[in-house]
Amino acid sequence: METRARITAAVRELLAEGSFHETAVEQVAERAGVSRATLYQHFRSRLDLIDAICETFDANPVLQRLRQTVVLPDPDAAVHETIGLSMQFWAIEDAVLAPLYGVEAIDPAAHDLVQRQRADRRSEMQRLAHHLHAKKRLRPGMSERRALDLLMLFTSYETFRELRFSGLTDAQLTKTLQESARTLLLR
Amino acid sequence: METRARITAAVRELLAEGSFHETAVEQVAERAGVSRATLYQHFRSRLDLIDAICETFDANPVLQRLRQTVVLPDPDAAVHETIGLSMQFWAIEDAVLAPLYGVEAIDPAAHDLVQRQRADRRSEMQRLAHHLHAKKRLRPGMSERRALDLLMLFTSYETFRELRFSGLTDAQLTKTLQESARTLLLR
DNA sequence: TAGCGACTAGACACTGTGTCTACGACACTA
DNA sequence: TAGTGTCGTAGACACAGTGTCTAGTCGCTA
Repeated sequence: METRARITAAVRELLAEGSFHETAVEQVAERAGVSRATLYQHFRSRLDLIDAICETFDANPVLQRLRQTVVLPDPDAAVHETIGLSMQFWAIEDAVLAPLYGVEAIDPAAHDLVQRQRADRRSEMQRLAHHLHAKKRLRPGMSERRALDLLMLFTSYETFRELRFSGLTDAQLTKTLQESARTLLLR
Repeated sequence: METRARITAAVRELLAEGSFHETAVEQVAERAGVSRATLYQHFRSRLDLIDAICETFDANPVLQRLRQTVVLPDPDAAVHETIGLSMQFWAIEDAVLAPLYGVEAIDPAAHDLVQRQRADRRSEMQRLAHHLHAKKRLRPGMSERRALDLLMLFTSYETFRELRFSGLTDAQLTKTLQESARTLLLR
């Protein structure tokens, strides 16, 4: 395995264990089986390690599928699937995302990640809201704009976490959100 | 003004400016107009500064009102007011809460705050959900448990932030949540 | 005026970051 | 087999920040 890959793997492990932020670069290198000097040859700084992890999310296939789901001909299915896939993505990456979202305020790399993910999601939800509007499937009184706001809410990582904290399984929380979105948004 | 109060005021300022976490204890003391040694006589550590801030939230009068609102005889009004007051509280303390919630993963004091606020809120929402159930005002098919989950979602700080990010004013986002909760929860 | 409490100045040990230099191991090639 | 470049290592370094400690200052009060 490539040295660089061994290092990022170590970082992912530590993030998933929730201990990355108490861990010195020294220990990260140790876990990766390289010297600290080597680590600094591959990454400019501690923050750069986080940057590298953030870049890996875009490649997730679930995100690719989401892009196609949003414009499903059946709006009902589009909403259902969009929420389902969103929650699936959060569930898969939860262990790594939790510590990253949890340092948003002080880690520029994490902050960038959060902003970028939100912006990407927003443009997808914008497409979905517009789609629902164009097909006249929005509930009476529900504007395209409000539909967008609620879709953002129902597909956010924070919502996923909130419901998980409440003790719901991934299947349960997905169902709760799908049914709520259906009731609120669709005619 | 008391020395201790001057220090906590400085911390609040820095949190509100979003710069507390890049600021050395030295600068905090400087802003408070005291020496670093004095600061360490009042607070055991940097974390202790955050602890002190966290303790101030409980005293917020909006939270006191919330406790009474939950059991309003008119369930419709109870839901409406509960969401309104929750959003009011988040709006008032947003500047200070944002950096605290944003370091949940690495700051034990912030983590404690978040957990405690969630637990408190949960017990209030539990009372509200039970109240709605007992008065038979829950929408058909809406269990008390799911009502609780949705109330937790609709009153969370993260939800407040999500909708604010979407560009909604406090009044708009409150209205959106109140109407959504009404539609979803009440018969 | 002696004592007390609150604040200060400054030194200290310690930990962690990021940089740098010199060195070794290895493969590839002339 | 000697030469060359690449990749990793060891260890020293300057620097910044935390938390502790000691000695000392100042004003107030008995």
